[in-house]
Amino acid sequence: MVKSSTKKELIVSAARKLFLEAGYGATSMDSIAAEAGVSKRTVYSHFKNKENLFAAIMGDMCDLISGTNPNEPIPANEPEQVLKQLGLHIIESVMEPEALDVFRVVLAESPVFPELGKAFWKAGPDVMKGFLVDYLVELDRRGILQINNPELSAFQFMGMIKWPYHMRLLFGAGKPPTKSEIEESLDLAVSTFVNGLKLKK
Amino acid sequence: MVKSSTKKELIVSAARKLFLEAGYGATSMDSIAAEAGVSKRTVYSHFKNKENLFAAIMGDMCDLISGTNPNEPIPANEPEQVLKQLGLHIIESVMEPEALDVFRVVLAESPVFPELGKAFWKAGPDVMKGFLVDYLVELDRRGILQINNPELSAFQFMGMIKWPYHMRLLFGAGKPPTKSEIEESLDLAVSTFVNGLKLKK
DNA sequence: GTCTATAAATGGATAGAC
DNA sequence: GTCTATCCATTTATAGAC
Repeated sequence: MVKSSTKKELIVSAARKLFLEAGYGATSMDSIAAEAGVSKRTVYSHFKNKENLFAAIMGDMCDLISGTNPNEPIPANEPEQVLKQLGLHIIESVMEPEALDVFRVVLAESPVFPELGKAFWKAGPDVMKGFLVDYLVELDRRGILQINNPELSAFQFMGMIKWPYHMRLLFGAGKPPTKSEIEESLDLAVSTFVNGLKLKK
Repeated sequence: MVKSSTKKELIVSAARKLFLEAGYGATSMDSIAAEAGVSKRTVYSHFKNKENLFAAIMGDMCDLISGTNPNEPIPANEPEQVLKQLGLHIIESVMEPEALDVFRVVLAESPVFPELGKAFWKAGPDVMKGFLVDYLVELDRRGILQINNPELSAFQFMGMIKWPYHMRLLFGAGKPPTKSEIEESLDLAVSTFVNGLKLKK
C-alpha cells in the first residue's frame, strides 16, 4: 500500500534541505515546520528536539555517502586504469552539490557534534581509504609498486586527487572543473603516483 | 605612549576568540560584549552590526594566515630538501589550532559571506601555490623535473601533503600526528612526487 | 565614547484540545 | 498524531543619559 508521504518523511525532507542549505544555527524549527507544511508540534512529536533532529538527518546523510563508495572487486586491468577509475569516482562524488553541503555542515558542527564528524570520516574517506589500501597491497604483492605504508599512500593519493578542486569549490574560489580538466588532473596524479612508487631496480 | 588596550582592541580580541570557538551563529553580541568587558552599546559604536564585525575579524585572520607564508627566495639545495621544507611549513601551518578554527568557520560561512571564502583561498592556498609554481618551473627549466602543468602539480603536491592529517584533525577523527609521523609522511610524499615527475630518459 | 535600560523580533519548546 | 496558541529565554539593535 503506497502512501504519498508521511508527515515524518515530510519533516525529514524539509529539515534535510534547510540544514544543508543554511547549517544548524541558521535553521529554525519554525522554518522546518513551515517547509514541511506541518505544525511545529508535529515536528516535536517525531523528534525530541532540534539537536536530535539534526543528528538524525546528518547521520543519514553520512550513511548515504558511504553507500556511493565502490563495493565491487577491482578488475585486474592496468594499475593506471584502475587508479584513474577510482580517482574519477573520488573526485566526482565529492563534487556533488549535496556532498559539498554535507561536508561543510558536518565540519562546521563537528566541535558540537563530535560523533557526527567521526561518522562522516568513517563513512566517507575511511571507506575509500580501505578500498585503496587493499589494492595498493595487491600491487605491492604483485611486484608492481613498492608500498611500504599502504594507509599513508592511500591517503596521499586521495589528497592529490580530490584536494585541489574540492577545496576551491567549497570556498567558492573557482568554477567546477570541466571534464577535460578532471581528465588532465587524473592523468597527471595517477602517473605521478605510479611512477613515483614504481619498484626500483 | 603605550596604552594597555583600547576598548576596540578588547572587542576585537573577544570577538575573534568567540567566533573562532563557536562560529558565527552561536556567538551573540551579548557574549562578545561580556567577554570584552564592555557594554553592548560600545560594541555597536565600533562596528555597525554583527555581520560587519564578523567580516572584519575573519578578514583579518585571513591576512594573518597569509603572513605566515614563506617570502624568502628558495635556497638552491636538493629539490627533495626544498620540497620537504616547504611541505613541513604547509602541514605545520594548517594544523595550528587557530588555523583549524579559521578554516572551519570561514568554510561554514562561505555561502553567506562569499567574499570571505575567496579571501581565505587567496591569502592561504593560493599564495603557497604561487610559491610552489615558481619553484617547480625552475626545476623544469633546470631539467630536473618535467612539469607540464605547474599549477596543477603544485596543487596536487599540496593536497598530498596536507589533506590526510588536516582533514582528520578537522573532523575530530584522529590525534595530531607525531613529529615522526609527519616526517614519514613528508618523506613519502616528496619522494613519490619527485620520482613521479623526474625527467624521463 | 560609554553606560543602563529597553525595544522588537525570533528562537526552542510546551499546554491542552481534538 | 496533529493542530492552534502561547510561554519564556535570548537575540540584534537602539534610546537616551552622562
